[in-house]
Amino acid sequence: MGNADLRSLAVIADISFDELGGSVVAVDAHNWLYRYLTTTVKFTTEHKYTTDEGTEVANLIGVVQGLPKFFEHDLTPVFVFDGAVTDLKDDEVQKRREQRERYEAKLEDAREAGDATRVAKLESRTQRLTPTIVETTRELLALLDVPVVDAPAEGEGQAAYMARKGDVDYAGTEDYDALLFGAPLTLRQLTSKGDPELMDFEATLAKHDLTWEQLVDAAILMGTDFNEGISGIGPKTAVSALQEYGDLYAVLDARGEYIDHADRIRQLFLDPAVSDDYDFDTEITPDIGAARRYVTEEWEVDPEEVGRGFERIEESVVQTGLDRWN
DNA sequence: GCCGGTCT
DNA sequence: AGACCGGCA
Repeated sequence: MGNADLRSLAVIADISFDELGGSVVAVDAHNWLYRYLTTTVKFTTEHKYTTDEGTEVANLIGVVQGLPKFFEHDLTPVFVFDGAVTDLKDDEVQKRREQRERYEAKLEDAREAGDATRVAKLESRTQRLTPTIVETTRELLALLDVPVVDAPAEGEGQAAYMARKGDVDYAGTEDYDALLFGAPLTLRQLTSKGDPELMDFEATLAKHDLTWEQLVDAAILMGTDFNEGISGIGPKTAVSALQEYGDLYAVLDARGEYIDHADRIRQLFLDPAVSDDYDFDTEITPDIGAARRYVTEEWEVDPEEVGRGFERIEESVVQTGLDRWN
């Protein structure tokens, strides 16, 4: 891991939502959903998002509460869902699973001790994007007429590709990997309070006098989701090494180091599996009645939890519709 | 991912 | 100064 190292290399500026009106953003669905899922679980009583059969669909509350943020700023999201997971990620997936299992054990203890605050906190850390969560999210997005794209592999790679082609204006994710996939402009903090930040790919390369390939090589030296990285190499050392030696292999040679599958990791970022088989309409006409029934009746979510969210969606989408006729 | 403390 | 690490989301 250690992706946050990329932040110190990235050129990031504040941008206001006002400047984004009318644009389209390819959102990393996994990343976005996970954020709303964990905060919903943390702040909402379990029974409000659990069916009689015991299925938890906190995602439905999260999605309804998260979408208005886009519509109220006249920003159209296109949700990009992950496809196949590469075996290169096995180690990372394993680490995350072990971490989750540790939290699950602590959660048991907290439950027995009757510590409600700690239970809520740990519950939010043990969430996973289960098949049910992904499927019900997709169904809800369909009812709300929000565009969805299926990536053949990494969603980030697909989002970056769409942005490079100019089919969308921005990629949207918290993940700095977007830079490695060559997303020209990435919006971060779309899920937080306040204005987002804008990460600029070309400006990042220019700032460090690196090519795209060299930036990817620097990241591989520091460590990515797909490899450990070389101990002792952080952002500064990685960049100066690339400038001195030119590419990853020359750097590794010079230091007497070796990285497994370096060539595959490079390709994964520079030439990811992507699809041209997508088509979306940015004019959104949600069926709010059907969406509300889906959430509150079919999945038995407490109507109180989604009432305001649906209202906000209704108001902001109607508003946008009116704007078009002006 | 973010932050703050600590090691080299 | 730069990298690392552990706690908390």
